[in-house]
Amino acid sequence: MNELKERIAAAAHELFTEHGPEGVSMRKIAQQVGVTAPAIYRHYKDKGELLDGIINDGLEKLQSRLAPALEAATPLERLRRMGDAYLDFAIEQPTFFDYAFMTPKRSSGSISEELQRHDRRIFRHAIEQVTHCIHDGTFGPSDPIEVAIRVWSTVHGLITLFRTGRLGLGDDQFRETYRRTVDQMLADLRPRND
Amino acid sequence: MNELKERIAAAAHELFTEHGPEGVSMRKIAQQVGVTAPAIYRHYKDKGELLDGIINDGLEKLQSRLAPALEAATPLERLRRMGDAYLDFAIEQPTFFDYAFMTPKRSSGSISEELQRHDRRIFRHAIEQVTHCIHDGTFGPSDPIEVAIRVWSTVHGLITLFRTGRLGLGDDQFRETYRRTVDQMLADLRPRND
DNA sequence: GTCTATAGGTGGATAGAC
DNA sequence: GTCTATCCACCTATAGAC
Repeated sequence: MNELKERIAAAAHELFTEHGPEGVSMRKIAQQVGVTAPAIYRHYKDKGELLDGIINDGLEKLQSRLAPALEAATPLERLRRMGDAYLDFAIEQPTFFDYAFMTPKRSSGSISEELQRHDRRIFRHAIEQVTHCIHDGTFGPSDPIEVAIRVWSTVHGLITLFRTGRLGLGDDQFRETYRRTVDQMLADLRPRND
Repeated sequence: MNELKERIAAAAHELFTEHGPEGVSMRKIAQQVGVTAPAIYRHYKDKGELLDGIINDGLEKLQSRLAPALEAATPLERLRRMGDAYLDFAIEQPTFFDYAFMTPKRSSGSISEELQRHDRRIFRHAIEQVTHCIHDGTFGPSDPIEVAIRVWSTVHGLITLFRTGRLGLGDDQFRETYRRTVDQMLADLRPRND
């Protein structure tokens, strides 16, 4: 019925994806849809409502990538797949990744609460899998939280170095580097003999 | 002689530090200095010249932190101190760190060449120290570049997770977590018996 | 439901008086 | 060297005609 509303959302999404949050303006959306700016206000209360929609879509996509990771057989495999999901998301939705996970918190609480909830849940899952890995002897005895932070930092660090262009690699080259680096890190968490 | 020019630079610096790059405008600088906006153009060609000054100052500060790290006795200690310097810089110049190291590269080459040069030099030093660590038996046999990427990712990942508020820690708490995590990672790079 | 017109705000930068 | 006045571009959002 209300196809204009959807076309507005799609245009907003496209502007966000291609030019970042600063690239989204009511005028540009309107121009892309083929109406004037005030017409948008018949369908959306204000700009914030449009941006909220974009954020929700992004979080849903991330969620849909992460969920299957937790179905894997072993805790180590679940951990690995979570990292893969995080990587896939960063490569498929780069602008959203940058905006959601690379934007400083700034004094005024700019980070959305929705996002924060998702974030804590991911971390909680990671700690859980690490705990299992320690108990079943896949990893050596350590503090699960500390190990989870280490795993998360490495994965997140790799991806942000890549996203800021500091590794000088293309998508495919980076995927290989990511794979090798994460596997080696996980291997080094095995119990030691000395 | 030209103290107004310095006061303009100082005001620009302060606005940048407190409100980020978006918070710097000719009008606000002028207001803070106590003149009108056009007066600034007698001292600076345009806004870009002002921002360049801020970037140069920041890179100089980072450089002054990193240089002493390379004077340490062992390659492992040099590596550790480089990480510490990076952390100190992120905590002391948070806005600059965010802008320089957490901003996505975007299609149009927005990352300054100066910055890129510094970056590559840091990475080159890291690879060098890692190579020494492998040769003198501090680390097990591995590809130096890969290990350097791992070390750098962990350090960078920890700091960016902290800077985006996702670890939920204050400066001092984070310093402890950082210390423990990095030390443990370096320890796990020792040669293995199995 | 969309339009025009407009209010009221941000910003960078220049011309010409003083 | 600084001022006022101004131009231009951009933005969000509303009022009221159609």
